[in-house]
Amino acid sequence: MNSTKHFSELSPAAERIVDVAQGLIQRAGYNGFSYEDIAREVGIKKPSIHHHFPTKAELVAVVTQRYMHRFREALLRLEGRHARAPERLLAYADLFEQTYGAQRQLCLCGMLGAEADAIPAEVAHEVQQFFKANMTWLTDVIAQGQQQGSLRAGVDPAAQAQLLLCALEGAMVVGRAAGRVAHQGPAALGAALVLSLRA
Amino acid sequence: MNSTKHFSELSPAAERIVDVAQGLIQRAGYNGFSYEDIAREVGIKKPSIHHHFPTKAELVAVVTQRYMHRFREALLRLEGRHARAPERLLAYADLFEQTYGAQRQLCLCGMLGAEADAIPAEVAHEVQQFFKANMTWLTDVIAQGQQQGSLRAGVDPAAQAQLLLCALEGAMVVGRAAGRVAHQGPAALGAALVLSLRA
DNA sequence: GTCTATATAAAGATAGAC
DNA sequence: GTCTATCTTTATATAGAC
Repeated sequence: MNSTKHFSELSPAAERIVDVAQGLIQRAGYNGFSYEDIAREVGIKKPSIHHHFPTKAELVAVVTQRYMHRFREALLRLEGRHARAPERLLAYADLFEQTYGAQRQLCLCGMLGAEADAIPAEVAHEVQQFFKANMTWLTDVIAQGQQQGSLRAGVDPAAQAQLLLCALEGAMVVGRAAGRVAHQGPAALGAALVLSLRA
Repeated sequence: MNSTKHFSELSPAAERIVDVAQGLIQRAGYNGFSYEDIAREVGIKKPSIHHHFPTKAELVAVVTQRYMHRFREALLRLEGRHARAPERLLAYADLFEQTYGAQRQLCLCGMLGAEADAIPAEVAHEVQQFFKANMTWLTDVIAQGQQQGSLRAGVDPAAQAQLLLCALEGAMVVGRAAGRVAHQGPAALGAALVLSLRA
């Protein structure tokens, strides 16, 4: 059923295509870029892209799968570096800052989530998994922080997880929409929230 | 310079077109719908739409201007109904809930903000004004609430305004992306935030 | 793996009749 | 104000040579 190729088996050329496609989606959305845009940026012709990824839906599915995989890797690295919940949450917010900071890019899944009604169902499903994974991870970290006493108890971990996730995703959307207007990035916004959660 | 027609001068047919276009943008984004989609939903043909709005950029500019105008009206009504800051903020969050609740639609400007790099500059500028207006209004309400003692002092009003705005915009993006997964709507999320702001 | 050439359909837009 | 017909460009995709 799932005949799309795995991101771990990409040839160098295919990887370049996935790299460029990811950036284009984060800046313009699924319906905001074409194979021609990728071709121009990679320096090859359109049919060469179809050779690696027959359809756009397949290409974007691979982009999304790789994005989620890398995100999970980042969460693991972060857990290795920080033991306590407050630091983990700050490092989590910093992941969004890194994504946004580069070129005011959106989270890939934030962009695709906004477009959910206008993208292939297979892609929308991947996006759903991304947010589910985020909610699970955040809820667990917050719950553990409360048990260990580093975070204030008495607030629903799931509700706080959702608040943090939504605020970070929203910060990227609002930030790029607001243009030059003064704005805190996701990291600063996350830091303020984490501060209010501390014991 | 600004030759786009004003939304107050729309014929009934033009208004229908603007109505339908707004919904399509909120569900699929600027690059996710076409004149053909509008035509189908309104029950007329493509060229009739071009008669009212020669270009897509012009049409969406009018949609956005009307959206912002209605939003300002809603803020005024809300100020007339609620005197204190906490209630005003809750009513503000409820505006987002109403938008989202209908068909899990995004805020028009949230969607266009995400697509900022892939839409006409004139539209992007309107969207920027929307967020600027929101930040100004929220910051003022929060500052007044602190002065009047209904909101806890000591927190930066602008930072709290941004947090609330980002959380509400993000809640719509994440909510629709997460699909059926359990989620609080914007109103519940806003209520939790306002609670933490209370004196 | 990459190319040229080509097919097919859709999108944005215009001309001109009614 | 709405229509049919048409134009132009772009997007997605395929065929087949190198």
